[in-house]
Amino acid sequence: MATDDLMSRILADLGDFVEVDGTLPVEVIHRLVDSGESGSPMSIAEVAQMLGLSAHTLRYYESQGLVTVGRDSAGHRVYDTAAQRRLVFLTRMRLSGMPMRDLAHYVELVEQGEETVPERLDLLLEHRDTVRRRIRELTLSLAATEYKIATYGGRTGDESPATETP
Amino acid sequence: MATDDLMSRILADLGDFVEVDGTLPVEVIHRLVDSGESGSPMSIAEVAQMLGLSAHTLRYYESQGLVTVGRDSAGHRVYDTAAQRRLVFLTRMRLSGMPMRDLAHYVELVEQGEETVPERLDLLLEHRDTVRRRIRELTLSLAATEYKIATYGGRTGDESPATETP
DNA sequence: GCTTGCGTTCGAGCGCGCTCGAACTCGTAG
DNA sequence: CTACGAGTTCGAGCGCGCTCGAACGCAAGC
Repeated sequence: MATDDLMSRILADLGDFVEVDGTLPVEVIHRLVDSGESGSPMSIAEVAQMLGLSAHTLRYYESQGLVTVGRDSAGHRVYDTAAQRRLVFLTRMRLSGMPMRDLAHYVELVEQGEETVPERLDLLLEHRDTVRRRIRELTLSLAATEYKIATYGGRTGDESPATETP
Repeated sequence: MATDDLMSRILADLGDFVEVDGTLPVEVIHRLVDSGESGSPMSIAEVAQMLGLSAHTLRYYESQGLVTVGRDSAGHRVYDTAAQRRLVFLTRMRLSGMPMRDLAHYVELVEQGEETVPERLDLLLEHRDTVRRRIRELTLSLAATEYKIATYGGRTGDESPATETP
């Protein structure tokens, strides 16, 4: 997935500020949420480069209604600041595992205006819980993997449990 | 995915022992690693029930060479303890995101005998790192999501950044 | 004897998120 | 004028991990 690259880059950018399992300084959170770059209109290639995804994918996102993009006189896409910011947001949500269809729904709500704010908040809260759950799952799986590494073996469960007790 | 159910059940089973972000007591790790149940041969329905996946999926795993299963006189699958243990292992690895093709490789190594132990260990170590990375990613995304919830708005980046500073 | 229920094999289909290729159009540089 | 590179649209294809359905088999209970 191209999005893996993005997170790698974000992690690389932010890595210096983030303790391995520590809490996040406010500055880091700002850099996670705010786009950081942007400023002037960009071509599809520039946006692709910035986000670490392919032009193909950007066109796909547009076709799915996730973002609206203008054209210049030659019919080429022009990503203005709003489009850029939205794509940064979308990309981050994708990274944390939010399905495209939920994002499409969210975007739809945004386009419907301010009265959908509560429903949008609900979506975010639900997503937050999903991410938290997933982190818990992975933490448990990690513990199991580390335990298996420690007591090795490499048994898939075929052999006898062997003499363990770490 | 059916595997989501499994983790739900594991979490439900273990939830009482696990602090939300705390460390894991040894007992919990044992329960994560050891199958807990098993004992006597099982039918496909029983195994499916135990693991929280469908009989279809179990047949699929077998067809992919992830596990070897015997038959009774009627041609029905009989999952012995070894098969059960292996499936528990496989299911857990799948849960933490290890691709089937890596598991297939791992299983192949197991079948090749003890001299592949170092390579198996490498696979596990690599997987551990992948899981750790993923947890880091999700933690950052979670922070971003929580920040967005806190400063709400629900902007996708379209509107002006608004007066924030939490 | 026939139905019911759980099992079998095989191959096709699906949902997701891209990914790619073909055929075409611009605008600029040589 | 022509060649090139970056862009366009459209539709097909892919990799993953299932998921489903059709057609069949066997064994127990009424």
